[in-house]
Amino acid sequence: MVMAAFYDKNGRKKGAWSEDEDKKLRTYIERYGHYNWRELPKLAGLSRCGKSCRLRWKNYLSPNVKLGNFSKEEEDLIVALQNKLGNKWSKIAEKLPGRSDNEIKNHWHAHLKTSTQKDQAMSSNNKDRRIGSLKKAYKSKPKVSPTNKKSNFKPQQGVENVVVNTMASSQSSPSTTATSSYCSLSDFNNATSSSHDVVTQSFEYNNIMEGDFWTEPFILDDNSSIYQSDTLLSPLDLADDYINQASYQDIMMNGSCFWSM
DNA sequence: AATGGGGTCAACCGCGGTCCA
DNA sequence: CTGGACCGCGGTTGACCCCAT
Repeated sequence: MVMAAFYDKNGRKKGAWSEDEDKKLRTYIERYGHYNWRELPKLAGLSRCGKSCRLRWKNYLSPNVKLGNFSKEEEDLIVALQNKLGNKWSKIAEKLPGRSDNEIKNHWHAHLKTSTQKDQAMSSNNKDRRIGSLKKAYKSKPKVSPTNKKSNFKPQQGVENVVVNTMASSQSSPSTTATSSYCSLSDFNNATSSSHDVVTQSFEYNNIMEGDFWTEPFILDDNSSIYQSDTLLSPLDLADDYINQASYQDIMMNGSCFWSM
């Protein structure tokens, strides 16, 4: 599976690690630690470079490393975190105890990337369909009473507020929770690297859905995340959830929109 | 049985960040 | 401030595996 061991022009061994080398490295680190990777191979009696030793320890020999197949939960978490953080494998690895960044990266490219891309392609089609449905529903929607109208809309200066309904973002962002939560647009953008276009999209929809839009929460679910609902929920359907997380009145006062991930 | 092509994954490489003299 | 040493991260490579033909 891996390149055969060989010696480079400097006499340094490269390629696959032997059991004997593993044993030497493990024994040395367990006894003395790894305060200096550059010096370590010499002291441990290995013909490897420090980098190679570090990689071998970190990915395979460390007692913290969990080898074996990825569980469904781990895969789901990787997909969610990759959506949020991008290819920050070391950051993703922090959230999966026992898994190395290299292992996660390999698993992503080998197993998850293609299936995720397929999902996203389907999601895009579904989203277009749902936007069409929303516009249709909006056109046929009865007029709201004047008391509920836009007159209550007082946008905070310089801050658009977004209610994020996401489990995925709860993993790393203190400003979001496992259910709906209330955060500023900047928090939201900080929480998820892929969120920018999502937010931009939502505010494009704001323009389309002007007028009565602000009198009702606008829900758009996004299948690109593994945690989202696949159904388009009415504002009433979600009202109970909202009330638990933030004052409905407060949301309306601040001209918020709802985003279901 | 032979072969070729895609998938997998351990390991390498290069670059950027940090630390220290 | 600068430059060298070191470390860590992410992209890429390449040998082996597996399956279809």
